[in-house]
Amino acid sequence: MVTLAEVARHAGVSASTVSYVLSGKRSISTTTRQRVEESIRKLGYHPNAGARALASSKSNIIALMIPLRTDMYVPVMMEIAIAVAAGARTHGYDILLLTGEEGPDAVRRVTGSGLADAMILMDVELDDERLPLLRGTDQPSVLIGLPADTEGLTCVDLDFRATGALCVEHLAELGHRDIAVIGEAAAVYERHTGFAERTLDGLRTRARELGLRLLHRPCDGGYDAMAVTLARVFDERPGTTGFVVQNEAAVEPLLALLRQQGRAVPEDVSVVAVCPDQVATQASVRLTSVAVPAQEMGRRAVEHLVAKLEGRGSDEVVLLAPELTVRASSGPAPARP
Amino acid sequence: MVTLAEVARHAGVSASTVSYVLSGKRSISTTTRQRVEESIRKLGYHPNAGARALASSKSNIIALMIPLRTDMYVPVMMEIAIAVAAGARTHGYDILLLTGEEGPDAVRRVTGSGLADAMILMDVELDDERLPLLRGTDQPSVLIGLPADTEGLTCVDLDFRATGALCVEHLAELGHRDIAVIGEAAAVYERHTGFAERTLDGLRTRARELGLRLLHRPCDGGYDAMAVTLARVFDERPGTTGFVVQNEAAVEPLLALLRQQGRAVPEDVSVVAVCPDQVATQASVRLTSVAVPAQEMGRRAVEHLVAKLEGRGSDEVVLLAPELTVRASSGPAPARP
DNA sequence: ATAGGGCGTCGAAGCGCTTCGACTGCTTTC
DNA sequence: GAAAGCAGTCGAAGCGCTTCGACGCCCTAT
Repeated sequence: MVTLAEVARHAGVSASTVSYVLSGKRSISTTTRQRVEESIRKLGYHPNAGARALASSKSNIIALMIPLRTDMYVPVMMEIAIAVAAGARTHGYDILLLTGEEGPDAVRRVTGSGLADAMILMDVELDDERLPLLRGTDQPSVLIGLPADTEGLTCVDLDFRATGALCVEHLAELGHRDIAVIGEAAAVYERHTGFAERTLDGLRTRARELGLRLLHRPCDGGYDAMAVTLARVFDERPGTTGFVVQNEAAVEPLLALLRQQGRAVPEDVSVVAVCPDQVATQASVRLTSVAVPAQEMGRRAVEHLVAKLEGRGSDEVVLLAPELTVRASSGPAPARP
Repeated sequence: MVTLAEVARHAGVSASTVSYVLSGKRSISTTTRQRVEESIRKLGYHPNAGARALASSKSNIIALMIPLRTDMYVPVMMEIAIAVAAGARTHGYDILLLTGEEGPDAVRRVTGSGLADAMILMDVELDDERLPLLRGTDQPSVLIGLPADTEGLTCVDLDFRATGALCVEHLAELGHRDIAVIGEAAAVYERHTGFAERTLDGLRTRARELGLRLLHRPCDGGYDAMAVTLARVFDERPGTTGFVVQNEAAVEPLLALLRQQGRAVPEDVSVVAVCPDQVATQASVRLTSVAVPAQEMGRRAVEHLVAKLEGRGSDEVVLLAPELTVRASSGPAPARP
């Protein structure tokens, strides 16, 4: 293991000079710098992370807390995580992966031990028990998701309320009056995950404003669950012609079941999904959808966090504006009898 | 930030005593231990990770290198990652998330800087450029996947060759003679990802032994790609009655297209999938499948790595035996005309 | 000429922890 | 009854780096 001291000896300078070459915190003559850089390359030197962390009280690590649950659409999480990791690297940070399992203890452990300089939390609940801890520390953090009280916090999220509104508007414009919402699994609502409730709120509010009828049903995803849910929907509201789906695991089952029942999409029934673009374009019908911009969210979270770490930036709630892309699954409502 | 020295003062002992209480590396009297533990709790002490790493040359961190590509089934990766993270925690390790993007440089960086004590590599290619680096260091590592040359490496993977054989055997027993294999995206084969090629090898070898005809076609996944692929298959081998699918993104499209073409599953055509159980049970037809035991693989990888870190355990290739679960998508081949 | 000020470099003091050797009282052992 | 061993504790020496103050040098402004 090559140390800074060895590099210094090899280059014929003092250790501090090497350190300043590395950090750029003091000016170094061109000749010296080149000599040092040469030595570093020749010896294959890598600064020791622990020593660095100890001396500078900075680890250059960002902790990412990712939910462990599997009742939520995993690819989105994965995409965010990868975007976060890639983004962090461009700023010289590495990612420490924490699973939600440990809960608040993980926050304590990480902030207490100086393992990480900052954290990003995913899958934040409306009244998340990790939040008081975050407020009580001076370690920067960014949430992906939106809790009920954002005081003193920085959050990045899709504007799900606007997303809900947008879906309703689109269907309303096409003349649909009776809309069914196929939501996430019931458990998601039960633990008060913000995005699900906010979408619903946006849907309901706009539906009321536009005078539409709205029926919301959570759904576990998969064919069997979807079949049951769909039967109930048509039972209760036979005139339903518009669907909003916010549950990737229910998208394909829904399309298949509609087909099976002889309801054509989009001629008889329109479907708008809230899902990543990839899902929308790979489905059996190219879906009109509002994209969940996972990459963008990950990227933005890192940017804000780095800004905070560098002393720039402040607490802020960033809501990304939803964009609805019209594809083949939505069209004018059928003429009513 | 509470330090070890403060705890020592508070408890009226020396710093080294506190350290030994924490590590258990020397015997401590019960009364002293309790006093120290009390102080630790009262002061809310957390050992500083950097200092620890520096003094002990151990970071208690395992690096996990995860592919960045999105042309492979992501949930499996995610599931492995989460299993690894959870498993690592039970042994006192944290996970550092590296994306494949950096390639071999990441390996150099991590081993050189002492950021992590060990690594787990996912998505290993047959002739992976990271392997020489791993062999050239004394840092323990485990691969999830199987390269061409496993000399000096520890690998954990599903036995994909046996998996392929198993699928063929199942279809053969049911009387199918003409089998089509819907594989991963062409890019996966082009970069010589081991699991894809080994599955194919298993399929081909067993098919030859049993005298079956086998047609392999890579497929990008999604409806359009699947439609093209399927058309070609039936064009070339109209008598195909058995399908093996190793591409989760192609499963549902395949089922939908078969249905659309009036081919009933499993009456006219049998389908065997290689995919996580969740996909198999949530598909529109409950699929006969060989499960990809993602969790198990993650868990095993950690176990082996920890064993190595503790001086137990040695280089070894662990191939998990595949298990085929018969569900509703496979049945006797139709009587031939 | 001389004070002032950058610039470039060095030495030394930590950062908070682990770990080795040494020491003190005991208890065992023959 | 002396030698040996052990449990329990302490002090001190680092681990490899950052960073502060100091110093010498040369250039500029007075």
